[in-house]
Amino acid sequence: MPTRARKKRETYHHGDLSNALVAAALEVIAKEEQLTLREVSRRVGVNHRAVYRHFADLTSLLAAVAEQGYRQLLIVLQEALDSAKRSAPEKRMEALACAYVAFAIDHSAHYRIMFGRRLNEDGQFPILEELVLKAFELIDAEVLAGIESGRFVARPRRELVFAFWSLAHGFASLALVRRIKVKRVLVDPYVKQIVAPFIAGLHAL
Amino acid sequence: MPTRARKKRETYHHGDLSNALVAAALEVIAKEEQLTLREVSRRVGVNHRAVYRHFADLTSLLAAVAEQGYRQLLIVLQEALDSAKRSAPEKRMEALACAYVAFAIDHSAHYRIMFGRRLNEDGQFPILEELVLKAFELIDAEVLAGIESGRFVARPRRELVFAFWSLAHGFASLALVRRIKVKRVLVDPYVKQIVAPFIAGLHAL
DNA sequence: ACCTGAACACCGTTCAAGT
DNA sequence: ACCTGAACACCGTTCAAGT
Repeated sequence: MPTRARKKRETYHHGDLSNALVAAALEVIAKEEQLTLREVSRRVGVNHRAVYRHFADLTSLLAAVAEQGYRQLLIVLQEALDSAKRSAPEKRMEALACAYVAFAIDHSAHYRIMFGRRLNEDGQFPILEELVLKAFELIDAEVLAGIESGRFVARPRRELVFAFWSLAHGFASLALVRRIKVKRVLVDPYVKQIVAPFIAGLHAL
Repeated sequence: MPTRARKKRETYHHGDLSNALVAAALEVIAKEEQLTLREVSRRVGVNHRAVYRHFADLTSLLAAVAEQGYRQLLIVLQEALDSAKRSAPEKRMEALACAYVAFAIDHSAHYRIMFGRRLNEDGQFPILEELVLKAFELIDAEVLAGIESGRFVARPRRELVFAFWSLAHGFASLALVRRIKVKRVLVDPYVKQIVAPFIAGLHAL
C-alpha cells in the first residue's frame, strides 16, 4: 500500500513548504519510520524534487530537524532547572541529567538525528553549533553556581561540563541501543545512581 | 571509475567466503567508505547475491564486523590493564578510560557499527551481548578490586560500572561527532580530566 | 552446495521542461 | 519564483536458473 499525501493543495504553490517539510519530517520520525526525502515530500503532497528549492540536500533538511530538537532540548533542560529552583546545586545537576536522558529516550529518533553522523562536519551548520553552545552554557552556569556557593571545589569547569554531558549522553545513547536496559519508569532513579559518583566527586577533586 | 575486484578466483567456489567478506568489510570501513553489501562483494570478487549464502542479510554481516570490533576492544582494554599492573585502582580506571576512548577514535567507523542503531534488537545477536558482558565484567573487576582494597567506598557496583562506561562512551561518541573537539595527541590528558571527578567520587559516595 | 543474472522496489540527486 | 517528470546511478532483497 503506497503512502498517501496527507494534504491536497488547491494552489500550485504550497506557500510554506519549508516549514511543512520540517513538520512532516518530525511526523515521520515520531512514528519511527524511515526518514527519507521522498517520504517527507509524499506526506506534504509535493514532488520530491520540490525539496531542493528549500534545502540544498537531505542533510540540510536533517539539520533543520536537528535544530528543532536542540531548541526543544534547551526548553526541557531549562524547565528542569526552574522546577528545582530552590534546590541545592547537587539536586539541580541531578535534575538536569534526568531531564536530559528522559528527552533522549522519549524522542529517540529525534535525538539520533541530533547526534548522528551526518551533521558532524565542522562548521557546516553554525546554528547547530550555536544551540549546542547554549546547552553547554546552561550546564556551565550550574557548575559555576555550585563552585561559587562553596559546595563544589572541582575544576577546571570546562572539563567538568563535558564530563557531565558525556555521562548523560553516554547513558542515553547506551540505553537507546539497548546496551544498557532500563524500564522507562526506572530511568529517573537509575540516572540518579549514575551521576551520584560524579556529583560526589565535585566536592572533593 | 568502477571499483574493481581485488582478487581473481581460479575456482568457481571461493572457499572461505564468509571470512573474506568480513575482512573486506573491515577494509572498507578502514578507508571510511560506505559499507554496503554490494561494495563488499565487489571487493571479494563475487556476485553480491553470494553474500546471502553466508549471512541472512546486511545486518548480520554488520554483526560479524561488530563482533570483531568487540574482540579487539577487549584486547585493547586488557592490554591497558596489563600495562598498569602495579598501579593504584584509580590509575587503572584512568588507563581503562584512555584505552577505551583511544580505540573509539582510532577505529571510528568500526566503533560506530558496534554501537550503531542496526544491531540493537534485543537478543538478536547473542554473541554481541556476550562480548559486551565480558567488557562489563572487566570493568567490574577493577571496581571490585578498588572496593576490596578499601580505596573505593562507592556502591552499588553495577551502576558504578555503567556510569564509568557511559562516561567513556559518551565522551568518545561526542568526540566522534565533533560536538567535543579534541586533537588526537591531547585525548589522553583530556580523558583523565573527564574521569577525574568520577574517580574522586568513588572515594566518597 | 554454492554462486549468478535479471528483476523489483526503493533511495538521493541532476537536467531540462512546465506553470 | 516555484514545482514537476523523466532519467541516472546507486541500494538491499527476492526468484529462478546455472555449475
